[in-house]
Amino acid sequence: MRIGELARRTGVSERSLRYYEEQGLLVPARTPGGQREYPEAAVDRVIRIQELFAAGLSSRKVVRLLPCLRDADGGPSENATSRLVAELEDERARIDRMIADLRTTREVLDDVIDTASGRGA
Amino acid sequence: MRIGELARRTGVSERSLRYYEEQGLLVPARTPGGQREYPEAAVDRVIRIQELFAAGLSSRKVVRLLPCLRDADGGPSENATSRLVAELEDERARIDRMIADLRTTREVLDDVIDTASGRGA
DNA sequence: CTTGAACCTCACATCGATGTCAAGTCCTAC
DNA sequence: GTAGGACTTGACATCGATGTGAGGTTCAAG
Repeated sequence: MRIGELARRTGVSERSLRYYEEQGLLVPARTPGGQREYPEAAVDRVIRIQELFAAGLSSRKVVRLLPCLRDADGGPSENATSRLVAELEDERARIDRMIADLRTTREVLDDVIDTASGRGA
Repeated sequence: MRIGELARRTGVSERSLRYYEEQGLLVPARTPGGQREYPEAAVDRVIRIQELFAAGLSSRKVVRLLPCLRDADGGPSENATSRLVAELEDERARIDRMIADLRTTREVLDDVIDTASGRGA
């Protein structure tokens, strides 16, 4: 599929998809005319990339991480280097802290919302 | 306390504390000489602000939210306007999505780490 | 006093993903 | 072939919290 359809199906802008290519995250084939041609599996990959971004990973980390994932299309997965594993363990710890933090904030918001919605403090 | 101590005790840079003041998030008193003088409660407030930032709230939202919180020092809490409540409900939904997303990413990282750490796929 | 650390203001830089605009090319349907 | 939508590259802008550096002031201790 071409970039417009991929953008529509993933909800990610064309701009961002071109950025992914620039960063080596998702490099599509090209038609003879030079237009990007994405395989079906690109949809899942884009969504995964967005998740990783949302989790605070940088594109540089993601580009090293991606080859280690077994995709839905059963691509062969490399083993992460010990260096990468160490970094991912850091990221995991960071994510755990972030989740705890988000839970706290969620409760704070709940309180404020409840208080304001009649059933006061 | 002065800004240096507050920075040390919260792990937040002096630069950021000055920014908080600029944004109206935490406005300290001033000594006759013009230096910032923070009350003890500022420590908790700074930590709360950081949590809210980490949860993706903008300083503009936080500045409207803060007066609605009952602080540890028992400050009187205003009721959120219905407009703010609606926005906070959006934020809460966003946070829920983010938590779900982080859980997914956490699992992905776990897989990669496990796979690379001997006990292969 | 004086010294040096801590503080002040102001301004500009940074980062990373994304928005946006311009000028040109490709592709599909007629 | 031709019109117009979809695509291309390239460059510059944005956002928000934070870093950084200059040049000057305040404070605490000797």
